Amino acid sequence: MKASAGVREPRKLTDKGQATRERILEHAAELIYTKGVHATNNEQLRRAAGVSGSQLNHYFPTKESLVLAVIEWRAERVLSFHRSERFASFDSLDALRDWADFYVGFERAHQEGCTLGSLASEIIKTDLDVHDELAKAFEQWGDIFRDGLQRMQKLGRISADADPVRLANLLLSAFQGGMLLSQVQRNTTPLRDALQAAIDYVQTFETSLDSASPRVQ
Amino acid sequence: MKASAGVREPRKLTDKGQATRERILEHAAELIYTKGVHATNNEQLRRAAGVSGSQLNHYFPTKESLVLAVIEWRAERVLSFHRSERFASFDSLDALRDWADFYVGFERAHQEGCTLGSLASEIIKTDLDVHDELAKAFEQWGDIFRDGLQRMQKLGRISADADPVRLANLLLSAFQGGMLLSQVQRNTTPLRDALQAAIDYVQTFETSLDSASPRVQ
DNA sequence: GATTTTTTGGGCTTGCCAGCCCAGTTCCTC
DNA sequence: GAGGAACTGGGCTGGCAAGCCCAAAAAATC
Repeated sequence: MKASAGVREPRKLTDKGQATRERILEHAAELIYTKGVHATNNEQLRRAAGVSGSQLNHYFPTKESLVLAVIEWRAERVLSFHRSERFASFDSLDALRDWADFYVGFERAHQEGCTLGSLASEIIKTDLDVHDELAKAFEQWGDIFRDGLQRMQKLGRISADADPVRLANLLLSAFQGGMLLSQVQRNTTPLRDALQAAIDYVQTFETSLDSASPRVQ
Repeated sequence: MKASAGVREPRKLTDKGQATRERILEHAAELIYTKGVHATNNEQLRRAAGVSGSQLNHYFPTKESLVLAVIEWRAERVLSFHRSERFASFDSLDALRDWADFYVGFERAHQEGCTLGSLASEIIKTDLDVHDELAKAFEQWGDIFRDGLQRMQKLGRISADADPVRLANLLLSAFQGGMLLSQVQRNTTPLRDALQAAIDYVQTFETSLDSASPRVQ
């Protein structure tokens, strides 16, 4: 895996080409999530996606371009998920707890960890030119939490004493760190504990107006 | 980097052999911390440690045995540091803040991340037989915080409401996650925010007896 | 329909690097 | 001092995998 600038400009693909590219990308993302970047090679990917080596090279001329595309793909999915109706812009503590419960109940959390975070931590020290893309993704992720917290303040649910940026960083850090520890320990206790405690801390800023909403223990 | 069982039993080395082995190990740890496991090869290590390829192979027959030794070496140092007089068994909030300040001020935090955590996250998905060693190290690390929190309870500094295991998991998760985010963002804000918020949460359990101690903002 | 572009296939090439070979030097034990 | 063990040196080998070659087939364009 060498540093390379051989990233072909994205050009207009036919529907068929687009479908092939997408299929390769999805399989790559899955293999990388399961086995890690370094243990994922072209032969495995070729087989999984049902394409030839030339097709792989055609759509992704270098491994770097493939990994970069996987990062973008993963980021887009994570961000979309966090922006979905389900979490209602994270304007309530209940939304945060729903989010936490989702990941604690996510079977693969303590096996492969965070889909984006585990990839980031594998390659952050490599020479791959992926840093900006990763930074952008995580920044946007953090912004989702920050914005949610700001909404909570605006709605009078948590007090103005709370610092949304700081709490957003706590939530995301607890998540990423909890994922790593859960992978290492092979159970979700660290993730569960970290997320619940982080959200409990957010709750300490709850205003008495909003304290009337019961919290499921 | 293949799965391998070729780990030679540790045997008694001469002083000279021990010194050579240690020198190799230290340089390996440094290269791996800086460049990552996968970008660290025998040639670089050979040069850095001033030994021949045969010596490398003599003391560490496979890369797996080398990486495992680096993990042990790193874990031992991290745990010793956390057990040092400096943190007084983490029996006070001030000790926790001192710890946080140390790492926020640690120049390499936002470049290479946590010495042990970054290595763990690089290799957790590989076939290397390192899982148990990593799990043990992180468990002991978490236990240091848990024990400290229990001492705080016993000393009446924080209330019995606090769950030491849970808070320990929060602290360690905030740390690991904060390190990753700081690496990605290339500044220590995420780490600082996460640690301060996590410790502030611990502080919410502070007893009024101990609230007399001023906290530097 | 002819030509061009895009997609696809089969497999080869080359460089990297982990592991190993062969043997010399130093140190330890009897 | 002899023999064996440990340490050390120089460099080779073979397998892996990323990237590339050559060309056929399908689709798009004129």
